[in-house]
Amino acid sequence: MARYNVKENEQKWQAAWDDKGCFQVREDNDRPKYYVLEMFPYPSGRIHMGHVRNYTLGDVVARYKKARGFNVLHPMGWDAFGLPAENAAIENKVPPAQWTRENIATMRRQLKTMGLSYDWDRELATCEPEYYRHEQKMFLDFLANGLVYRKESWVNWDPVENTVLANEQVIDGRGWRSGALVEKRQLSQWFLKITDYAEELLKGIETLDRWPDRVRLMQENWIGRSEGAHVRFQFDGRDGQLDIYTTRPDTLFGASFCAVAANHPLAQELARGNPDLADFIAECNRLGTSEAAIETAEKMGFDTGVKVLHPFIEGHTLPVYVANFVLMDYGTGAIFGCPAHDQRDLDFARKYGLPVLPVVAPKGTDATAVTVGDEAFTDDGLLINSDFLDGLTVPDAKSRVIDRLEGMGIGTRAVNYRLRDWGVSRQRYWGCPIPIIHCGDCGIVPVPEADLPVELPADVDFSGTGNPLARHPSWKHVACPTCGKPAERETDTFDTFFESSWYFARFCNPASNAPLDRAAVDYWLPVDQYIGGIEHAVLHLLYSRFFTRALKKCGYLSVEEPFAGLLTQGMVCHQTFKDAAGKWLLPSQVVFDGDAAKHAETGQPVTLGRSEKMSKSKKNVVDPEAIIGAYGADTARLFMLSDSPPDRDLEWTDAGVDGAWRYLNRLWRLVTENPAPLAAADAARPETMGPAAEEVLKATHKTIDGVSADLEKFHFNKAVARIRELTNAVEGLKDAAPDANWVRRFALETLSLLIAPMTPHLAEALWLELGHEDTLVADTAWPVADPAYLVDDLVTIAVQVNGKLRGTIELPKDCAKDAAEDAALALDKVQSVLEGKPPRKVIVVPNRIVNVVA
RNA sequence: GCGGGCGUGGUGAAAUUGGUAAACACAAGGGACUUAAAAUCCCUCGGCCUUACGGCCUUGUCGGUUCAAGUCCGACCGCCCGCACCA
Repeated sequence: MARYNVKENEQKWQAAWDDKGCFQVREDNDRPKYYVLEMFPYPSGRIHMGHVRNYTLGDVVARYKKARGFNVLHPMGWDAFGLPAENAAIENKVPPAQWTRENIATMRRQLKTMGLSYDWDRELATCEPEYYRHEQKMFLDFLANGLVYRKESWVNWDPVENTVLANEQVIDGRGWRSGALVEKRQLSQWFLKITDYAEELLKGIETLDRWPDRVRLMQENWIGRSEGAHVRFQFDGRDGQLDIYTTRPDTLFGASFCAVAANHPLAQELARGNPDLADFIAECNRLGTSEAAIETAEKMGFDTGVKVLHPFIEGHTLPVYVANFVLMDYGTGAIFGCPAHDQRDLDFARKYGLPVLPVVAPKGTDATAVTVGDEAFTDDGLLINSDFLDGLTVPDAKSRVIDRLEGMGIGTRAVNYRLRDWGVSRQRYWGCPIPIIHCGDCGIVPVPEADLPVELPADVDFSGTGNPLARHPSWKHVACPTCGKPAERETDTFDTFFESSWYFARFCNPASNAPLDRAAVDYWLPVDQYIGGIEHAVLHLLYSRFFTRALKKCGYLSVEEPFAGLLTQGMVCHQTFKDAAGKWLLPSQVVFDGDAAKHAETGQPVTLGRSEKMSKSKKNVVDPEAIIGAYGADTARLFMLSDSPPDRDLEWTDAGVDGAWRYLNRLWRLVTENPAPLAAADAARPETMGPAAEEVLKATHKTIDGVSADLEKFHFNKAVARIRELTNAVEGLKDAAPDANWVRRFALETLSLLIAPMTPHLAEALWLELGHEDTLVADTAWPVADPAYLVDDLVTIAVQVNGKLRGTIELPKDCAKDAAEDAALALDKVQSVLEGKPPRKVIVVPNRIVNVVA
């Protein structure tokens, strides 16, 4: 008997789905809609295993929901703008557009071999003017609706390349290509007012009940709502005040210094007359713009000599420092430090010899005995050393002190958010041009709608330094739309998060002339299930949530939340290998000889490293195309689903792939060369059923029920395990009697349908072998379990003595507690452990356990 | 540094959410079939003790709550992800 011919079958069934247009959809009000979306890929060159995992997960959901009768929208496209295309242009002299389009062609071809149920008619690429012209329009609408403004902000500047660097291009404070020390520079840039929606975005999280808790928590923390106060400290010996934000106004009596960010106006001003301070600020600015770099740097400060007056303590002054851990973007860029009750302040105070006065004592401790060691006390307690606040709890003291500050006119209650406005300007070529013209007379002028899209020029030169778009000889020169005088285009482009913040809405009708087809988005949105990597837990998802609200404000759509359900998948990992010289090796370059590994060609010994996320830099990658070529898409898909739950990391192993491959062949043989016969396709169910057949029949219904529940909850690995269990059960049913023959056919047909979302090609092949010549599994409804077969008459109950298992008893389901207790106590084992003494207590959990307490 | 997560046999994992730890697989070992190999099929498979019956131990570490803890609470250790210009 022929083995299952993977290549032939996969091509055949892909063509069959294509011919019948199985996955092309349109709005249909007679069926419930279901929009499943996987995060679209950046076209980096070739698909990697992370894509295979992501798109397999989405496809299982899409095919399952389709079988359940939903009208399923399942589209795919390309997140096509981004830095790698520019790097390729610099390194390989390929124009970004060409590089990107070639990559898309390759990756589309690769994706198509996976047998994914996409409606390819809806494919889009964000780098096409056909796409980005709409986002230029949206930006102008945001501008008109007060959601856009311009402000100065800091960037990483490479003085050799004359270019702005992304954080990932800054390595140890130097430019990745030039090696030059990176500087911070201020540029005037466009911002979207995401902070206007801080409260709404925070509240909205509560409605996202089908998002993972951890992602909701991360978003909540990212928005970072805090309640506190603005306090104005009067300068001592100079005019003006220092405005600070604090969440701990209750600790004001313990204040021992104030600190401002290096780029705070006060610091800038003082630095003009103080070269040492200017040096210190320059030093701070070398840290780069990333928060991680700033926060992990050693805490340092510079005493400016300026002092402020304590608001409550007559004649008491506090020194003002410039400190590298104060962030200009948070609050007012200035703080007061209370070392006893904030760890960073304490470290700072110890370093610079500042006083440390405890003002909160843990409840129940003697106020006079409180001392501060190396650890700041940050819990609730009672106020001490604090005049009119003494004896109050922390929350009461906060309230009281703010009342007092407000009464004195030097402070206000304030809610602050950690969330900052979204800077969308990028000094790059390969992005969507920002549709703005700068006119010497008229200032900032939006590009008139009739002139959209502002298209990127194709003839750009990447050989020089700086932004190629800005250097282009003619592109930026235009007449001002208002006055007609010579003016210049904005040469910045949008952050690529801009494109990915609305693509899900465009998929509803990607051919629409309008940015969004209102009827289509009203029908399809929100996305019912979004699937992608956890690395997008905050930024992409938060920007999309904001963008959706902004689009609503501008009248484009009616939903607020774009993604009703979210599934975040783990990474695909693989063992790492290094050769004798310490260079990384591809898994395909390594052969195993027992436990020892050696180089496939040179025979040199290979060092085995631990398993890590597949990455090009460590070469621990397996090419999906090679796997699909050798084993087929179904094997790769099944392996992706089998052993690990989707949100956990997945370890790619050859052995695991073999296992999936062997299972598919086993199932194929079970249908095509089972020595026991099958009933005819139209045979009626036999009246009487023997116990063996009955058993498998029950198992089949239980499997339908279990797999359905697992798929609903995305427990794909458990669904696979259940399917394998049923396969084992069918294999064990070897009689050639009418009842067994009938059950065998029923079980095999059920298996074909249940496995179809995971291995769709094999499922079609099995279905055909089982005699269904006129129907496709892709168009067949999901099987329904008969509830009559789901319950067992007998249950096995564990019997414990003092929590230790001593035996089991079989009892009728839902039997009386007394009966269970009696049966448990009747066990010899229980009696021998009890040694004839009566039990002190017996706990009976119906249908589950009896615990005898001796 | 801050925020989030994860940790169960040799390996990936399961455990109806507080109720029989290790389902389903992978690897390994043994056997059958075969001239041989591959493929396939069968058996064993957490640890220690025991000829056996069986007993004791076991979910990163330590402690706690409970009749009962992988699951809840506290402390600690290790690893991973994000930190606003990678996508």
